Amino acid sequence: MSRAGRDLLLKAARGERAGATRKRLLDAGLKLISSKGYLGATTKDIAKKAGVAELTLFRHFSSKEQLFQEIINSYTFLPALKGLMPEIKELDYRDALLLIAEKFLGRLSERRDLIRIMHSEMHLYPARVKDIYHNFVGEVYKTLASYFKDLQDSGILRDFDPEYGARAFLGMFFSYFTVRELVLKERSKPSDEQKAITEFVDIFVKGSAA
Amino acid sequence: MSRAGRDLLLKAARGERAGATRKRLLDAGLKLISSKGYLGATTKDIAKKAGVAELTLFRHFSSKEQLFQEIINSYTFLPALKGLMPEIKELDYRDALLLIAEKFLGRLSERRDLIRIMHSEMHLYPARVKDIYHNFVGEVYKTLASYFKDLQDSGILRDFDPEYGARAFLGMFFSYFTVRELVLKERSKPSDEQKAITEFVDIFVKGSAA
DNA sequence: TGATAAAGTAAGTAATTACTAACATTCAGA
DNA sequence: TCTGAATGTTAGTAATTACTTACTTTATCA
Repeated sequence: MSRAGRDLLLKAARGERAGATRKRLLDAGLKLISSKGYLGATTKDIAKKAGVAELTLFRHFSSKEQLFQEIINSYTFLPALKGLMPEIKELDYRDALLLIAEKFLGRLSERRDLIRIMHSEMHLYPARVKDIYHNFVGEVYKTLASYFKDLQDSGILRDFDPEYGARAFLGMFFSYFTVRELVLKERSKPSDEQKAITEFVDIFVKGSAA
Repeated sequence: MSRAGRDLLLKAARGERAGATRKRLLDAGLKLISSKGYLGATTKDIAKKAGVAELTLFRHFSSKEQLFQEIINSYTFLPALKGLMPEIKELDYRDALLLIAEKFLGRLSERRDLIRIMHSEMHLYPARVKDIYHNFVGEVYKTLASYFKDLQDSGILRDFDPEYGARAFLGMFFSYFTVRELVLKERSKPSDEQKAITEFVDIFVKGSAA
């Protein structure tokens, strides 16, 4: 093993503690900002929740705002619907939409903290809010519109604007999630969510079929 | 004119200036809290925007929180969809839904500040957020579900859960409004909104008809 | 003009917050 | 054990915020 190689390994080992601390700060920041808002979540509380001294927070991030930016950067990316398309194309139309709805709601749930931040911080950080939105919904929406277009080209769906159709479809579930999860804060039973999925999908399927 | 009568008139005249000041404070509070959030909107800024001294704000409201509560109380109530039902019942199903969608989006627009507050303050004031939601959407949702039930009973609509149907329908437009207006902050052209209305309504009509 | 309600100016209080400085301690690896 | 990175404790700074006090001015009406 070369000397340069050993130095690299040494650095990596030394950096692990700092990396774990940084991760804890990002997690704690996400949780508290999502539950109290950016202004309501103090650096003192975030540090406490992360189990570190407040000064350590400022050793890792030059400011509260930079912590916030890193939180958004770290948690926004999500696996793409695109990767699911091969599987979806094997299903009949109704089953495909059931799967898409289920996956979409699942993704929203996984990232409920970020969705909450998206809603609460639109006045303070409009640009970041747009980023969150586009990272989440923008790609799904485009992929879905493209899927509708394909099905229209093969005569399975009637003629409607695929982009507006995608917007309507995702909007039903996005609204369902937002109202249930963020506004009313009711953890719905799986059976309620399942019913919403089938009812909404059935309306959409019948409304879009050729 | 009796002495008691004259005293009442005198009081009314004297109170008019205070009433106007109070109204200006409520208006300014609504605007600033909706654009900066509750914590981000300072009493100093609100008073300034209302054109009064900060002390005057505290003469009218015992605290910032009480001002906020009065803002919610003052602006939440809206004319009911119920009052439109006679007119809606005279229309055929598609036209009725077009009208409902249009009115619903119009109402959301009229109260965009309050909807924005509903989204941004859910962590600080969950109970008030629920109030806003129920005052806005709750009544519309119930009236619409009832309308669907009636149409099912007379065989015009197929068998689906009317409450979930109402949720899906309103959800499409609620989501459309939220994303356009609050997240992306794009003032859409009337033609874009009109297209969304017709596309969404058509999907729903075809998906719910018998 | 006098009386009173409503509002203004100026100054201040107490608490909080993001952030910093100085010194000390802990942890990990050789 | 030594070294250096990472972190902790203590204390503090400067600014901000909701709210208050004291005195003054303005507006309205009879």
